[in-house]
Amino acid sequence: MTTIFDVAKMANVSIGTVSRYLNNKKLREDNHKRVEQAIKELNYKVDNSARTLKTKTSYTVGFVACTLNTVIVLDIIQGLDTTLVEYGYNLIVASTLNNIELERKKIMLLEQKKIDGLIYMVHQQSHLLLEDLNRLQENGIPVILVNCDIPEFECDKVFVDNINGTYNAIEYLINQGHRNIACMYYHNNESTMTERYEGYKRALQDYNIPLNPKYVIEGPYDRSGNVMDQIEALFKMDNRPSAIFTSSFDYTFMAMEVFKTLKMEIGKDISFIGFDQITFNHLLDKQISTVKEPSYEVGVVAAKTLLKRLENKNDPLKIFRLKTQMEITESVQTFGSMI
Amino acid sequence: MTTIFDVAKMANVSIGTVSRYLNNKKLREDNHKRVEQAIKELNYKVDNSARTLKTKTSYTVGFVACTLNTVIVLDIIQGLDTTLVEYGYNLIVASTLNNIELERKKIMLLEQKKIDGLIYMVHQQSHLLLEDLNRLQENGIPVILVNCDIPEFECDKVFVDNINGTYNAIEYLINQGHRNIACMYYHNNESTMTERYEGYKRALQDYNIPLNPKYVIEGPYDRSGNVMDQIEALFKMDNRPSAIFTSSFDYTFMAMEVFKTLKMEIGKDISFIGFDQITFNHLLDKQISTVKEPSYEVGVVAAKTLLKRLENKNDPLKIFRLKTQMEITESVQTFGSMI
DNA sequence: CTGTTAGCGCGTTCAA
DNA sequence: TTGAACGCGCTAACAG
Repeated sequence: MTTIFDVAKMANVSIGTVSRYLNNKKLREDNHKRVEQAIKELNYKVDNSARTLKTKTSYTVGFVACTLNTVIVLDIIQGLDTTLVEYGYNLIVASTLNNIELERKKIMLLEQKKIDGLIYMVHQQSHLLLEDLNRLQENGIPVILVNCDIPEFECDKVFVDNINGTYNAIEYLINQGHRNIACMYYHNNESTMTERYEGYKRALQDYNIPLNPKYVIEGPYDRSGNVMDQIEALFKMDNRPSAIFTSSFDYTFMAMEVFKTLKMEIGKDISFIGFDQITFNHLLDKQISTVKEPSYEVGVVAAKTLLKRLENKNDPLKIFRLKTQMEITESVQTFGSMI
Repeated sequence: MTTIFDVAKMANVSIGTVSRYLNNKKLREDNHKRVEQAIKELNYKVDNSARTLKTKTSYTVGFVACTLNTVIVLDIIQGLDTTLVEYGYNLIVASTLNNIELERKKIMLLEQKKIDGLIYMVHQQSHLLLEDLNRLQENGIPVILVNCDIPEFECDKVFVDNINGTYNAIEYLINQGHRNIACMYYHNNESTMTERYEGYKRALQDYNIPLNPKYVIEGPYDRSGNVMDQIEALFKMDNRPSAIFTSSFDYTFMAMEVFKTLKMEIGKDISFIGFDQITFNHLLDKQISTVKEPSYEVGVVAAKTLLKRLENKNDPLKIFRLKTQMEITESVQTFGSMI
């Protein structure tokens, strides 16, 4: 293995000079050239562990999420990775599988690795881990919260603007003449869900439409509950809704299945807007209107925010709410426009 | 920061003893207990960079892929991560975006980080990088090739058994009475594609069905070519195929679109089996029969193979071909069974 | 089984 | 600006 020492010998300078070169300090021109040459010739590469041992920074960022296998997480990772590599940082990923034990272990491993920062994205808020997150920050490792809030934890945060994304969707439905608008969401402590529901409520309120509790379907989105039955019951009612908003991909799936069972035609018997993009939308008989999340951008912004934070630990904390994009298809029927 | 020294002091032993404890060596019982206690009390954690500096192993594994945002890659990452963490290893992910420059840079970063091994998954074989991969192995960093082969590169390899997965699908179609079976694939240098095409050829051959070149649609799967037109032309022919095999997810999408345009009903006007699972299959009017890849398992096996390789560098090289699973739905019509 | 000690490769003093 | 020397936290070799 070639070290800074070999480079110094070949360039006829001291190791201090080589070190300075590596850290972009000014050298005398001839020294600069000779060091540069020697490095190239020896194919020398900095030993990160030695550098880390000395400086306590590893140029590594950790990313912790519940699971890794959704398109959203992937896009975020892609955004993180692409941005971080520009600055010479690497990304360690870790999934918790909603298992506290595992999460603890992984966070510990990341600490051992002396990560410079942590991008943290949990769905089910594991309050048990607040102390871990706090310890990290106390030890000078900034945490960036992504996608889902933990209100009692203070750090930089990068979110999707769920409230206004949903608001716009509901508003659109209202403008198309809909008044009976169903909403599906999950009343857990996920900010993602509560924010989307908040958007629904605000839009109705602003247009003086009373919220009909019967039109709100609440329950887990992982098919563990009786949500499918609820949907079916709702749409067998006499005054069933003319439109539905599903606050996540999984609900969109479920609702579509029910409509298929009930032989209800989307865009005719029921207007439909869902949160989250749908990769195969173009294959459906009726494409679903969607509120699209800027997941890749979330990754990019989170990475940049972390890098800034590392540069200046004392900047005021930041919070981003990145805008969604609405894509309307024929899944929404117009009942006579408002205008 | 608490170090091995603090622990030693508190436990009234030497740092050597603490080090031995950390490396699971035998200690005298009372010492063992005191060290254990001190570590807990001080919340001591090993400094990985110091350890790495000394031992040249970082307990970190690199994963390089073209892009990260497909379900297959995600499942693999999940399998890798879950397995590696059990042994105290972390996973650094890096995407190349099919950009050689970027790939070089990322591999260099990984080298600096002193990764213990590399899991490598490229689609477009970048032969330019053979020298990089070789250098890694020469420097004692084993590489595990995953999913896609680079024949001229010698290392442990973990693949999906594409040939027999496809063979079984074609054989099934034949057994249902089909003789005119179309196949879509891409004749690039991806082993994935060529193997699937090989499976198609072998099955036809074994059943004495001549391969009709007109039934083979060849072209890129990213919609950059005229593949859609080719499919449409093929199914407007007089003696059009009664069945089609699509050798990847993307083709399946495209074919479905064309069939929709042509108003051909899947399972009736055309029998259909595709490679790769389809997450939203249950939402389709006619679910597509699929050959499902064991992606998660690929990750698990790759991780285990790497760990074994690290234990014993001189074991003979291994190659795995993990079996696919066929899931037949109503998308295949039976023309009179063979039996 | 334990304590002592010499580095691992680098960054950063300090003196020149 | 540069070179020499020290130490980051840990492992491993050696002597006991």
